[in-house]
Amino acid sequence: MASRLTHPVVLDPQGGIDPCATCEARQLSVCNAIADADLARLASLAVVSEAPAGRSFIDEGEPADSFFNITAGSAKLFKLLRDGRRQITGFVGVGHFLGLAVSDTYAFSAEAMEPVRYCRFSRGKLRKLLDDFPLMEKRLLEVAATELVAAQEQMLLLGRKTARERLASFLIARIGLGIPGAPPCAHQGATRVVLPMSRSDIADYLGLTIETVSRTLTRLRLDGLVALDSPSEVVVVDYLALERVATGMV
Amino acid sequence: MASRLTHPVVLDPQGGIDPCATCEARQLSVCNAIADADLARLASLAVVSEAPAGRSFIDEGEPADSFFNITAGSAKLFKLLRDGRRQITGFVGVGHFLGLAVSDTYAFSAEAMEPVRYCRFSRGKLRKLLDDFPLMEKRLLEVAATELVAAQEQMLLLGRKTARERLASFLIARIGLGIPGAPPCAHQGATRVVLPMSRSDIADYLGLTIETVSRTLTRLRLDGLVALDSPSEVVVVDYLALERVATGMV
DNA sequence: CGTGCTTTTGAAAATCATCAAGTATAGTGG
DNA sequence: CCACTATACTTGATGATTTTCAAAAGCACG
Repeated sequence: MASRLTHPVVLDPQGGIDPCATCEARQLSVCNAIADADLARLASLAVVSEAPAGRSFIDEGEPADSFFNITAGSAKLFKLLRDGRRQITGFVGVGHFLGLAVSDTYAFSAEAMEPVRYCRFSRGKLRKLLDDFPLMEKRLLEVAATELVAAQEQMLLLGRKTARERLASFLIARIGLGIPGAPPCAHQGATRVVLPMSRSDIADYLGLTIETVSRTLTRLRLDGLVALDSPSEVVVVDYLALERVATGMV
Repeated sequence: MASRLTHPVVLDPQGGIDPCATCEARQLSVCNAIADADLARLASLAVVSEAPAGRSFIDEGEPADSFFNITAGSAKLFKLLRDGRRQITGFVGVGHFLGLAVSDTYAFSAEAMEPVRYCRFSRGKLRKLLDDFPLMEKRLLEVAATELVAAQEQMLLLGRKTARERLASFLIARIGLGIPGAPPCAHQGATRVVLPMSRSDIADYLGLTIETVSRTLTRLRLDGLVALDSPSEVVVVDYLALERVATGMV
């Protein structure tokens, strides 16, 4: 459930002249479409805020007046039904851009998993910025297109895969984004996958219950496909077999 | 299953000087971002083709060298698992833009439901066009953002809703896009919903089986929420009750 | 008026959810 | 440092929704 504590803290603009120039998230985000010379203008639009773990900083249904760009930490995105059923639509990290929608209310909620820092842009101002920097708009389109593909893949998972296949797909995907830039084929040996989210989060992401997630992981372990060092550390023992399960080739 | 007949027929460029100027789909598509004066250039890039009902004109996994814009008819988009399980990710009609993805292969297949006519743009050429017409890029971003929101809604449906709730949501959504522009609140009386797709398509869209779709529609009928004139014509009798079911407020 | 298809309906089976209890783990305070 | 508590995770038994298997009913078409 979304926690409704106080509002996130707005940080003082960093003392430095141009925070965007030194932003570690820049190379991972759409902000890398802005040339160095223009970073000051970008920085002037951004309001840096942060939210502690467990705090929600976007609430589904609220007026959507801002875009967000995550510069530190990670968060989960989700939608709720009235009786509390939750569907997590994604886990996002540094560089992720949020709030891309035409609607005047947010279509999802976002809650920090670890402490999150983010830049907040007012919709109107960012729109004007995009008019001047078509390269950034191009990057946003790329990002949106990539997410659309991921969303379709998740629909296939939620609509047609078994619990076992969902867990296998989830673990494979986690390997894929382990170290961005690392070759996704270097899995001859055992690969360690860290799961920073709870079983409850995994369940709500995969459309299952926590019990089914737990049982299914146990079965994957008994079948020799993975090993469980701790609840949050899975070692993929047989990558190819796991991949076969994930794609329904069992 | 995807039908693999011969290739779609490429039509002769229409005799008229500027087919885009007279295109009925223009106002419904991203092409309305191009000014009249520039339509000739747009038209020079488009290759008009068509596919008869049942023919697939995009195949998941094939090299993605083109974008598509549907100018007549309708199609279903889907992804397949190796054993034939299918997830339909959307039904698309006139004005819909397809192929927005960074990947070098298509992430989904598209199959005509009724005879489809579409404009095909080579990726490279359209990319150059977008450089010159940022307004069109803006429209594409809007479209992508809107689809992303719809995809998240569908994830909620597939991951967390019951069969009854899925059917109710589906019917409500169908009303919403009945006549684009019509007020979505004018449902005091009974509203007729036409389902141009088969039970099998509905099932694969909602992550169910055809039997469950059929049974669930029957139950909605017995409960007085809808009436079934024919398999493809549903009359929504109690819109508010159906909406309550759709949002999990049973 | 068959023939082939889609849809509906029925009975049995299976997967996954729910309910319930037990085990591990981390954090807290004595 | 050790118990104690709270929380998360795992495991077990039962149950419900949905799937699967099967057959009948409805429709279009030749």
